[in-house]
Formats: sequence, structure tokens, C-alpha cells
Amino acid sequence: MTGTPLSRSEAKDLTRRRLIRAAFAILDEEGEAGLTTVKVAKAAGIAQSSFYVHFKDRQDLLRALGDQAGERLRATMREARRRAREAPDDSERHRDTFRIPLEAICGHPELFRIGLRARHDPSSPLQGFAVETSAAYRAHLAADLAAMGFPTGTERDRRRLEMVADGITALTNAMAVGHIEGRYPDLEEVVDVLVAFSKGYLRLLPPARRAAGAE
Amino acid sequence: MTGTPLSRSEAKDLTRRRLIRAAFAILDEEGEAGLTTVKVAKAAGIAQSSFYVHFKDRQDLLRALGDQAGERLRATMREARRRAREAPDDSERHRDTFRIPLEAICGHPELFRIGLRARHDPSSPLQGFAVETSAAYRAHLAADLAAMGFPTGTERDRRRLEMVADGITALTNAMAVGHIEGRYPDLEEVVDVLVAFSKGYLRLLPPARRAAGAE
DNA sequence: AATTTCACCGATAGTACTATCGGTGAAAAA
DNA sequence: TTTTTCACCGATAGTACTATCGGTGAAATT
Repeated sequence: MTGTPLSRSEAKDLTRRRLIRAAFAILDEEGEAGLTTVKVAKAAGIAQSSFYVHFKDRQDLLRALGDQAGERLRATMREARRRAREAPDDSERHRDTFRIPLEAICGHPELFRIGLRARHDPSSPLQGFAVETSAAYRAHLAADLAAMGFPTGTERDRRRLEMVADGITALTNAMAVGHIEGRYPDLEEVVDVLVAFSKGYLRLLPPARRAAGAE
Repeated sequence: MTGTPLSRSEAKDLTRRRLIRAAFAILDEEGEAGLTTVKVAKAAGIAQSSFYVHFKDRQDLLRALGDQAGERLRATMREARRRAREAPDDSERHRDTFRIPLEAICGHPELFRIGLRARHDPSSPLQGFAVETSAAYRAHLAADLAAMGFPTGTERDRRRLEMVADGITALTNAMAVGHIEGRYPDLEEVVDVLVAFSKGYLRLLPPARRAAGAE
């Protein structure tokens, strides 16, 4: 079947990737409680004991999953920002600021679900990762809003900006969940609603700057 | 110490309540993975085996927790609606539609967290409960919006209404989490932001009705 | 007063998982 | 070719939890 006889290190690496892939699938389907060395090893086609050739222990696997998920997520966010900068005209660019993250989420729904779940689970070794990721995304979005002209003079201004960023994230996530669950099949309708909500917080912009972001 | 010598059934009921109280505490602090018969029984001050005097098995406890959480939640929602109807003037009533659910959530943060967590956890026996609860709340909110005058003629209208309701819930939850975590200490600031977002979706109201909800 | 009920106890069988250990054969190095 | 390395294997010790069982004493019933 395979034309290439794999070298030992290549074979090991392949097995490790199979383990990680299997782990993500189990995590998504059964949750963290279902993620055992027995199941992961079996799904990857090796003996349970061989799991420990690739990972020090169960925690070590979780750490690897967190690292990889974080890496994918950061790459997706970079890509989203890049694409948003390249959007043709202003109104389409505004829609893109919602459409692009939505598409990114829907591209890796399992990763998204895992993060969403770990976010509020104190027993999850991935909670730290999820909390940091959402905090980073929030700060990131707050900076974008500040660049749009939202006031940041007082402590209260900055807090409000963080709340708005937090709100946008929550809205985006909720709509993505609805789309993934099949309740909102049309992404453009979802973007319409997000744009509608955005008209609300854009009113917090000083009047002079408002034209740049809204309408 | 205690003046009353308890009857047998009273004592049993007290023990059952202690078990449920302990279970909620453990669920909140350690997540579902930490909820074992050993820990619950110990925390309630009885032997592990005596757990089965009160519950058929572990599932049965989870079911009882779900029932009780659902009951508390429905009571809170009824109370919130009652208070919202009694609000003095229109602008304050509009703020109340956000403030009251927020206060309800902050009144039982552990219940809220547990629900939030179970919502996306396929391994949780509470997932069904969480999904149904959020769907019920969404439908409920959508009905309120329809009563405000949002169009519901087409399928698309109704879908949009559901998205808006979903969005409002997500915003409220996100703000409540921020408040509970200490990031947004002032609830009035939180309400300000929710009102700002609401100005956005209120634009979807037909112009004639808009004055009733906004400003 | 005699009897029954039952909430609780300690002990334990059964289950599922984690992690370690010595052995094996093929790839890699000598 | 000989030796070494190492990814993988089966077996198994150790751990944590679930659920059952017979026994006990005090409350409830007769």
C-alpha cells in the first residue's frame, strides 16, 4: 500500500499525531471524563502501555492538546486579522470583522467546543489555557476598539471597553454555537444580527469618529 | 444544644438535604469529575455506603440536583418577570430587564456556573437539563421581544428574533461571569453596556413601535 | 413490653483506570 | 556483521470509586 517505508522517528511522530488526533476526537465526543489512556491508545491503534512512550502521563497529553489548540487558535486569529485588513470597502470590512471569526470558529468546531467547556470547569487542566485564551482575545478586541476611537482616558472608559469586547466575543460565540447546532444555518443572517448589535455599542463612540466605524 | 429531638423521617430528610448541599458545593468547586459518593457522603457526615439510603446511585443524585436547580431557576425567572412588570417608569423598566436577571444570576453564582459548564459537556448528565433550560429562556425572551412589536411574520423574522434573544442571553451571561470574577465590580456599569448593545437590536423594531422600547 | 422498621455502619466484591516493568524484534549505528 | 537503540507489547501492581451486604441500635409500631 504505502510506497515509503518510514524511518523510526517518522513512525513515532506519526503515532504521536494519531494519539493527539484521537484525543481531540474523544474530548469532543465524550468530554474530558471520557479521555482515558485506554481509549486514546486503542483509538490510535497501539497498546495502552505504549501511550507512555509518547507522553509522561495523562496530564502531559492534556498539556500537549492545550499547546496545539492554542497554536491553531493564534494562527486562526492572525489569519482573521490579515483578511479583515484586506477587505474591500468599509461596510464590507465591518461585516468581515464578524464574519471572519465566525468562519474561523466553524472551521474547527471541536476545538471551539472544547475551549468553551474547559472555560468554566475547575477540574479541567485545560481551564487555564481557556481562560488565558479568552482574556487574550478580549484584550486584543479591546485594543482594536480603542484604535477605532473609543475613549480610553479613565479607568471607567477602559473597563467599559473591556465589557464591550467581552460582549462581542460572547455574542460571536453564541451565534457560532447556534450555527454549529443547526439553528442558524445561514451565516449571513447571523452576521446581520451581529451588525445590528454592533450599531448599539458604536453609539458609545465620540460623534466625530462614528462615521468611520458605523453605517 | 438543639431543643428539638428529631423524628426519624425528619432526620432522614435533613441528611438528604445535607447531601444535596454538599453535592452542589463540590460540583461548584471541583466540577463533575470531583463529585464522588465518597466525597459527598464524607462532606455530609455519613458513611459512603449510607449514600445509597438516599439515592439509588450516582445518576440519581445528579438527577435530583438537576431537578432542584431547575426549580430554583424557574422560581428566579418568575420573580424576575414579576419585578420587571412592577418597575416604575419606562426607562427604568428597560434597565430592569437587564438588571434583574443579572442580580438573579449573582444571587446563585454556583448554580449558574454549574449550568454554564454542563451546557457544553456531553459527559455530563446535567447537559440535557442545561440545554433545555437555555432553550426555554431563549424562547421566553423571544416571546417578550415579539410582544414588544418585533416582526414575526416570516420564518426568517422568527429566526432573527431567536438570534437576538440568544444574543441577549449570551451578553447577560458574559457580563455576569465578569462581575462574579470581579472584573466588572459595578453592576450599574454592566447595565449601561447591556443597554448600549440593546440600542442596536432595537433598531430592528418597526419605526412606529420603536419609541416604546428605546430611549 | 414485645416486635418491627430502618437509617446508618463497616467490610468488601467488582470495575475502571494509571503507571511501571521486563521482554521482543526491527531499525539504526558501530 | 555485530551491537545498540528503542517503539511497542503483555502482564500486573496500585489506586480510586461504585454498589452491595449483613449487622446494629434506636425510633416507631403493635
